[in-house]
Amino acid sequence: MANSIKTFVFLDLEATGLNQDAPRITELCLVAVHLSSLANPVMDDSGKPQLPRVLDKLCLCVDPDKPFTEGASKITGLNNDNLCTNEKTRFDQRLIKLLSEFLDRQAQPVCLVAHNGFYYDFPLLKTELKQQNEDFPSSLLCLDSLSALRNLDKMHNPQPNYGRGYHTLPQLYRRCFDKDPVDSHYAEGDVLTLIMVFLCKATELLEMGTSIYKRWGEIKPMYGQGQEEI
DNA sequence: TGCCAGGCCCTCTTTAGGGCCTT
Repeated sequence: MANSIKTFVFLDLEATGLNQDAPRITELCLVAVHLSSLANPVMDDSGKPQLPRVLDKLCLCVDPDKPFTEGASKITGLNNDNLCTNEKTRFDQRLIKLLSEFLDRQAQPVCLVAHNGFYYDFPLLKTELKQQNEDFPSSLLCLDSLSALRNLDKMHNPQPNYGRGYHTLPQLYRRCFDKDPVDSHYAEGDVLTLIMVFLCKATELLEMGTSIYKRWGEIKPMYGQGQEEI
């Protein structure tokens, strides 16, 4: 399936909380990279892949219309006050049109990529779309880099002994590049970190079988009507 | 009222339980 994908759109969401908080999106960033840039990355002097020069980027802050959890506000630096002061608008039809047109203008077919995407980013994004009575095409491909990289590690080491945080995005980046990622918990920062980790493992990731992909139609909303917190 | 995900993986397992990972 990866051979037929033309564009990988790396995605990260910041939100008011985690799954159990019935969160709302507060920031989102999508960065589209063509397959050719992932399959043939430019290397620096130390032999490490460089961020592709040709990419499309869409980063937006969103008024969540819901209070942040203390933890979410602390780690993202976003809160109801600074989003309101900066007059950010809600996740609405105009935002969905922006997202759809961003995806449509990429070489098709497109695959969304997010870290823990199957259980956080994709379900939350689907919830926001459904709340506006919208959705992406069910044929849109999705890839969870956490799941794929865990599978990759398991192939290399069938008897792993991973400590806490072994597959977090910052730890993956540190093992690839021997330095800390920048701008963690900024949506754009985390997306660029994810792209670099993906580039580090691109050859193997692109050769993995079709089982690591899902269709957007298989993604279930994180929560739905009647399930929001009261 | 209080709590709330979830598929996968590991181990002090398999008649089960808990951590991971995302904000």
